[in-house]
Amino acid sequence: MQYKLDTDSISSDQVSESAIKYWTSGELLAKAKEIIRNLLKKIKTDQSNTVEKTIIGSVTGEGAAFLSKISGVDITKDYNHIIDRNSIYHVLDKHGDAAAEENRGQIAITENDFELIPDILYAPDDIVKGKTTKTNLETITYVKEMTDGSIIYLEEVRTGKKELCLITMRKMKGKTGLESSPTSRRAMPSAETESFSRTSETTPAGTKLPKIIDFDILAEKEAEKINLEYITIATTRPETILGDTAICVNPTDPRYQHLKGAYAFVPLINRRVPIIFDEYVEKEFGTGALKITPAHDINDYNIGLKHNLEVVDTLNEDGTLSKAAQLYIGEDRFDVRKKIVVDLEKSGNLVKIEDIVNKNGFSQRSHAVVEPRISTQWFLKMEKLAKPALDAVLNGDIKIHPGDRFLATYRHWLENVKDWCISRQLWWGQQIPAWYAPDGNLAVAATREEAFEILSAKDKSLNINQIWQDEDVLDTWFSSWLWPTQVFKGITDPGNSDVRYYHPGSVLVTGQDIIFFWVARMVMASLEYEKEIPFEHVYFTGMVRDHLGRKMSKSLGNSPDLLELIDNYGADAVRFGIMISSPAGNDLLFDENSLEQGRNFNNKMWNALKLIKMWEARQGDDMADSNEHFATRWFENRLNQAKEEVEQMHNQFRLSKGLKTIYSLIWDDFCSWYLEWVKPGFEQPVERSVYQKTVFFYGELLQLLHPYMPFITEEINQLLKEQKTDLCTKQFSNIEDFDENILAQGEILKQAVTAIRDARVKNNIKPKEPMSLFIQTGNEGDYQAIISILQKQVNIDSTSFTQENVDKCVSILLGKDKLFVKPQTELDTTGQKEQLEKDLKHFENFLASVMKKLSNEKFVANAKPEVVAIENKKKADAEEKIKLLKESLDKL
RNA sequence: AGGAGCUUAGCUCAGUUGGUUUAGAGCAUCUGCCUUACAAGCAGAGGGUCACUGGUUCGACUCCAGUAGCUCCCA
Repeated sequence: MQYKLDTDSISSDQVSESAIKYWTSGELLAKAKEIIRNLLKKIKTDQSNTVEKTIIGSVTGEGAAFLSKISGVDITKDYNHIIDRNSIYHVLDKHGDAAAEENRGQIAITENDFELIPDILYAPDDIVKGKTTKTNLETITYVKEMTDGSIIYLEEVRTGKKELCLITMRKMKGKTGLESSPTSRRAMPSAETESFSRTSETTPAGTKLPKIIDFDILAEKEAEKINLEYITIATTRPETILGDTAICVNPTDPRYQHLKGAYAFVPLINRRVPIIFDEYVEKEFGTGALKITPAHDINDYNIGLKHNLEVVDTLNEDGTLSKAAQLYIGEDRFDVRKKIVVDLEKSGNLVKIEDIVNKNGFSQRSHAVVEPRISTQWFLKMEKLAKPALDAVLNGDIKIHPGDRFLATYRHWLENVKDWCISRQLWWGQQIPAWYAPDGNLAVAATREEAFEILSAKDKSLNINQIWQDEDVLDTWFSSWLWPTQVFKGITDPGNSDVRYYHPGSVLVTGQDIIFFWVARMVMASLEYEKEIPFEHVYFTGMVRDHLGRKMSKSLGNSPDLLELIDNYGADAVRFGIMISSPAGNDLLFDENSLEQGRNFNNKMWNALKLIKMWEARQGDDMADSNEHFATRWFENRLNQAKEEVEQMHNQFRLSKGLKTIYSLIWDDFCSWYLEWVKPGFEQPVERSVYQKTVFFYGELLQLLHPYMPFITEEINQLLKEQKTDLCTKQFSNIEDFDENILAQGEILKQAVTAIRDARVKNNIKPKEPMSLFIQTGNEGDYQAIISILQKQVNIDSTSFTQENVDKCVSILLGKDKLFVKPQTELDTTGQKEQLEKDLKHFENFLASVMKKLSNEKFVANAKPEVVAIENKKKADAEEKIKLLKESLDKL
């Protein structure tokens, strides 16, 4: 630590106001800022990630947010090289693979760098939650004991927005404690624990390599009290031997067969403990012998129950050793961990020390190491509840989307369901309605009075003031699972009209991360209390992550500000951006590019409206057989086709695909093609029927899009023409059949337009220069239908059909048809030749691949006849095209 | 330790029973256009041995197994 502390103010063990010195904007803060800025600068510029630069610590999410705040640089956003726990974990594992680091945009930080970051940010020893004040600020105090014995306090004030800001840094001397250990591993909400590889020595950062300590235990055979033996076990937490009540070996392990019925003495305290045999122990792992500490490991606890072992709790809640430990009473667990090694060596029980890496649970908030302790918790038996909930999904009553993707997860969890621990050691929430009497009796009841009634029946002398309620609160999910039912009072007022009307619902939309916590349990609750499923479909949305793939989190500060995004892009564009890039169930890496796409789409739709409104006052009489009639017929069919596609996608809950289809329908088919086809010439009138159909089409498109982009569609729909209903209440119209023939003609038209435009570009023919068109085809009818639109679109002044090849033309291959376009000016053939040769090459390669298949006798013999027919058709088509291309080349 | 999933163009992702005119879109890049709704646009172009290895098959991006990397869940 670099901070020099004012030792004068360190006076007594008592925390007193006078001992507090405020550093609001003093040297300490200035120094910290400087250090952090230098570090960030170094991280940003340093490109050399070498093996020597090994990580030794981490910055927490809160620390990162703090660093951002204090340095004025958003390190979670502006830096490619992020210091976060993942990168450190990665480096620890990979031991500094420079290339891999570079790929991931991460960088290793040296030990020296890390010492510069205030320790308090890294691992406070204690965390004290302060009061909530009038202004609704929650104060959290971090405590860190420095090497010189002084203590640093860091106060964090969280506003309603959970914004982190530093108001004071002050130091004082006083009583400090470790993170109070959770009373049981099971009781610790897993969401608040994080575990990651770190050294087995769980002392704070800066210590050296981990150790594994083996020691001997004196063994004594009950039968023959003569032979003295030792049994060796390995442990990473040697101080817990004081709580050992057995040694366990595998019953089939030949090494220990002779120890049946034997006892051993725990070193230092000489507690006599049995040697038990249980298959839980893996023979291959360690020495094959395992010390059993029921009070401090849930697995050991279960073995203890099985073998009737004593439970010796050697830890106090503050992490110091209790009287039951017999030795080192009142000393800190980490200090004892070191001391006991020395003492074991002195007593001759230490065999060797090895380095290993193991995993520890860490409290998310304080980063103190979680020490498992055994305590009483409330559990809900799940077995009977799980079966119906599993069946409901397996037999299809409840359908999970997307597909079977999460079905496997759901199934696996329910098939291996464990009893639900509903106790939480938190200071908020609904207190567990269980009451205890001094004699150990217990009652579950709604109120103290009811509980007293039950308890006093057993003990007449009991006074109501003598009973107390369980201090723990219920898991928050314990109320959530009742949601589908109890939100309509289905449990407290069974069968009431609301619950009968609203239960079951149709679709649950939620995230896949709470598939067990909530979804499965809601199914259980509804089946239990309502005897029916709570909903028919479950749709899992993707999880929004940042551009580095990290979860959005308040503490990391990587969540985008939605209101700001809406200001910048518009609400519909934000909706569009999220939905277009979130295929069902897949994670979505948030990227503002997709919002931009949404904004552009909005703009496109406004412009389409502008164009149509320009026509409103320019309507003219219908002409007998104008080209526009093909356009309206075509779009009507295309619209029905697309509506059908969209409906299918919605039925399958493929929302992003549905949106993509509509997007392309509006932008490409409607704006790029249809509107261009019906667009009248400069200052020309538009036919009345065409105008009306166009307005109708646009209205239909807006309605299709409305669920995705509700605001702009409603707005444009109202501006388009006077409406009797709003889109949000309007029912979708029926989907009509569509004519494949007209759609196919539309495709020919699109392709012809594209090909002729392309020919102009490739041959340097100006768009304004009119050309003549000659068509060589077996289907003149298809072209008759589209010819006038085609002429207008690509500036053709005359069209004729021909059987021959035409000279001085650009020839275009369109399917099996051939188009010849003739410019007025002399044609430069070099570009055309290049293109033809390229095409020829392509088709020759294609033909070769087809021939390879067809010349394979096994293919012809085994493949389905229709598949062979397709290949034959491909062959014929390719040969035809090659022939035509060669002809064209010869002409040049 | 176990479970689930992912890996396709520079980026984000489509690709529905194995054969669909030798893999598609948006963004980004490059080229040409201020063409009378739209430069937040229009017309084009380049870019992929579908993570790797093996297997099944006449045929694999697609099915199976293994490997590697990544992610999540539960310990």
